Amino acid sequence: MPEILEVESYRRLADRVVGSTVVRGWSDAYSAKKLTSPSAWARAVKGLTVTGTSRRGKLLLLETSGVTLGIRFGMTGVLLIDDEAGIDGLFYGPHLFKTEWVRGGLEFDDGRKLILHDPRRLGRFEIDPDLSELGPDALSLTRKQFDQVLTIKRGEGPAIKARLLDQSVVAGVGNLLGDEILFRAGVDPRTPAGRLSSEQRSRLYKAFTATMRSLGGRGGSHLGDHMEARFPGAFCPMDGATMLSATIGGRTTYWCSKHQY
DNA sequence: AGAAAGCCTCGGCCGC
DNA sequence: TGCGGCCGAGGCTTTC
Repeated sequence: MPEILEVESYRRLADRVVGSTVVRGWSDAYSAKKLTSPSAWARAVKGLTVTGTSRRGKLLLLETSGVTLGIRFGMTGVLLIDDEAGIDGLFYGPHLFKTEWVRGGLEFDDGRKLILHDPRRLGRFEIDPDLSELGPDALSLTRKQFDQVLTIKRGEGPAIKARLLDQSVVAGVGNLLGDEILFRAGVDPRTPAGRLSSEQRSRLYKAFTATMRSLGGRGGSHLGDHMEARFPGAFCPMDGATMLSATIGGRTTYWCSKHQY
């Protein structure tokens, strides 16, 4: 579920533990997969005081008196603090909380608890995550940075949808946001990134920033204009034309046969 | 039964 | 022909 907008809401929630000191941290083997062991997480976090929060794309960062802590949410991860969710409802997977889906967390000296709730186990804890592998953050992407996203070194480049999903090029766009941006821009997701006309590039950048703003305001990546048409045989909510679908960039993609070209 | 909103690895292909 | 980088496919994991 979490794309950049959801992780940003988790970050704001995590602001509540700024100033608190970790008395205990724990993690199961899956959530600690990027570390040497679950106990490495417990050892690393003990005694750290949280000094601030930040985020790069879908990666949440807790700045501390020592190492930087990173949390990834996979597809079904949710951040909870004292049992309060960062965003209302769990829209993908089970819409409920189960104790056995709590994969790890931090307990603080003031009694607060920060928890990773993740049914599908694709979320991860990290220590001093490597930010050099992530592109610029999608929420604050400038036009100049966006033009870099579309710059292809060789050949005509991958499909624009695949390019938008490439976290090393721009960090934060997930499958739903990618489809929404292309839907609003009226661009066929299969178009090679290097083939876009300058007019298409402008439309894409406008749609990119507008999508971030409006879906952020609505409350999540799953509230896009095209969402109601994300199923086989659907019709475009804008013009009534047939929606098409295919796997692009490894993800199921839906687009309008008429206004996206 | 199959697909799912993320990420990682592997192998093939392309261009130099 | 050889090499490295790029890109797509598939796996992970569990759930509905």
